[in-house]
This record gives sequence, C-alpha cells and structure tokens, in this order.
Amino acid sequence: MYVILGLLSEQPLTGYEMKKIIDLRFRFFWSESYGQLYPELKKMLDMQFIVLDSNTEASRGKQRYKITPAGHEELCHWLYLPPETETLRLEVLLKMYFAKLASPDVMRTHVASFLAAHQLDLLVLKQFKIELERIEDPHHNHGDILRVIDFGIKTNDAYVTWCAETLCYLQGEHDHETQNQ
Amino acid sequence: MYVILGLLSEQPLTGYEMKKIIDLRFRFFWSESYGQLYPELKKMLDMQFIVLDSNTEASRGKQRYKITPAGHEELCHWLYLPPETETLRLEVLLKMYFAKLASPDVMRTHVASFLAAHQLDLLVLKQFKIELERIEDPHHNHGDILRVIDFGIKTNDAYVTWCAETLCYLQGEHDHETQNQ
DNA sequence: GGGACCATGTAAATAGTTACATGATTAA
DNA sequence: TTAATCATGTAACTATTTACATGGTCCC
Repeated sequence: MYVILGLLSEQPLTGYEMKKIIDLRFRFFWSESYGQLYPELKKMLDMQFIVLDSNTEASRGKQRYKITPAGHEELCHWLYLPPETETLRLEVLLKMYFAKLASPDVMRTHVASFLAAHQLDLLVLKQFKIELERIEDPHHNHGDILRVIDFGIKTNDAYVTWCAETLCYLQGEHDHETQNQ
Repeated sequence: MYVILGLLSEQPLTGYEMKKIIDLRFRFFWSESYGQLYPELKKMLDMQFIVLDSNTEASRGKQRYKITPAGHEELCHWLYLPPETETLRLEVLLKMYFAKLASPDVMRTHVASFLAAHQLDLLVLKQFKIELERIEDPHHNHGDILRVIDFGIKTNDAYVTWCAETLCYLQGEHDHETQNQ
C-alpha cells in the first residue's frame, strides 16, 4: 500500500513497473509479490488514492496509475506514524543454533551459500551507490536514498564478516572431528 | 515445526515454555505466536514427531512434550536441507526512502526509536554471551550458540552505527531547513 | 482476595507466496 | 518463428497475528 503510494509520488507507473523497482531497489528490506500488488492496486483505486493515468500512452492492456491528492495525503500521514513492521527471519541461524546435530560440513555449505548471496548484494549496493552519486538529483531525495543504501551496505558487511568467522569456526570443528578418528 | 523439534532435542518442554525460550533466545532472528505454536504441536503429535511426556510431572492441564526418534530423524534431515526462509522487512527504511515528503524531525523520531530498541538488543545479547561463557556446556553446543549471538551483535552494531550517522544526516537536513526561513 | 504469571487453546482476520492462465511485444 | 520479456490478473494455499476465552497457581 504505502510502497505503492511512495513510488507513485515520484512518477506514474504500471503494476509491473512497480514490482520491478521494488525487486531492484527495495529487495534488501522489502518485497511484494504480484499476488499482493495487483489486488492492492484495485483496492487503492476504490479508495481513490490512485487513478488510471490516461494521459500517458494509449494503454493497450497496460494500466499506468498516478497518485491522487488524497493518496498523497495518506502517504504523508503514514510517514508521521511510527514504523510498525520489523520482521527478520533467518532460517540459516536456526540451523546454526542446532548445528551440532549435523556434521560441520553441512553447516559450512549453508554458510558459504549465505556468504555468496550477500557478497553479491554488497556488490550491487555499492554499484547502486556509485550510480546514484553520478546522476543528477531532480527530486532532492538522493541523500535519503543513500542512507537506505548505506544501511544495506553496513548490514551486508556485517553478514559477510560473520560468515568468514563462522566458516573458520566450522573448519575448526571439522578438524576436531577428523582428528578423533 | 523445526524450532519445536530443535528445542525438544535438548529437553522436554510445554508449549508455553517453548514460546518463552523462542521469545528470549531467538527473537533476533525468529518468532512464533501461540496461534502458530499450539496448532503446530497438535499436527506434530499426529505425525508422531513428538509425544506427551507422561514421566515428568503429574500434568494438571500442563502438556509437556518430548521428541520421538522419528522427530529426531526429521530434525536431522531438515538440517541437511539448504535454508529457505530469509525474510527482512523494515518499515523504517521504507519511510527513510520517502523521507523528504515529511519533515526531518519526524524521521529523527523514528530513527531514535529504532536506535533505542537495538541498543537494548545489543545489551541483552552481550549479557547473554557473558552468561553462556560463564556456565558449563553439557550439550557441547555453546560454540554454535555463540556464533548465533555473534550474528546478533554484529548486525545490531551495524544498526546502531547506521542510526548515529543517520541522525547526524537528519540534523543537517533540519539545519538546512531552518536556515532557509 | 487480587494481581501476576502459568498454561492451553481457538476464531477471525490479515499477510504473503506460489502456481497458473492469458496474451502482447520485441529482438534474434 | 521462437524465445524472452512485458503485462495483468486470480485461486489456492500457507503463514502469521491478534484478540479473545478459560482456568490454574503462587504469593502478598
């Protein structure tokens, strides 16, 4: 709901375009599936927070939405409310907690995958940061966006460091195990 | 499901006790509500992964469960599978992204709350670590648990650092605003 | 007796994913 | 022409939260 309003506050977009932006720019801290997005757009039309943008493009199947004044007000109101959603669920940590029930090699594989994924995230975030600093700032929001990117960089750095240390630890466990044979 | 099996692999527990442990030890990366927990326990009884532990305590309303060999097998099997769930949703970052639509003061409040919460988390985690290093390790799993705690410390450190920097940034935005009046 | 906490549970609502169906457009 | 991607949407399922009901126990 509010992601949609936020994105539309910058420019009119189709549902498909929103999904792509969310997957690209927000994936470090937010996600939406089509199964949420399209029904949500319908609800928001009903509530008159958004309308079909007829100006842009003779829509052949394509539905591009723009935000209404009511929608903008709703968005601003939301910004003032204290954030509610804060969800973190990492199955890899649950497995780590019970790791002694499996061999250290198994956990090594899991941690290595986690490491690879977040090293990639780090690369993407740094690249995104460089891009953002390079281009102009017509909406004067690059400062805010850089703060968000920086959050991603800091946390992913922490993940990567943790993975490295944990792999060492698991190597130690492995050595300890083979030594006793 | 697997949190339950994991906890029961250490000792028999009631649903209520599981909930308390999850809220205390796992809250940095996992959560379960009673609405999930109790129906799940019923399903797991049906599947014979757990049974009622009649030995311990004449149960007056209290239902303490223990893990069965089948449940243990299921738990070990799960440990071998690559972790699937990895969810992160932070509404505070979504607000930060669209922060320019509100005054910097509003975001300052949000970030300050986030900071306070995670400074507290950090304290709790460090205390938990000290405790763990102090007591004995009968299950030989303290090394694994310390890795999990260390993940919490590293990420919460990153959060706290980000908050400090972001508060500075927002102060700058605030000054910039008042200066233009 | 009353308040805090132990203890189990359910119903309803909300959130979110997955898998599918459909068809247009674009580029090799 | 065929594969990829654009584009919208729904149905079914699974996950998760919230709010409530109920009653026991412990201690002041």
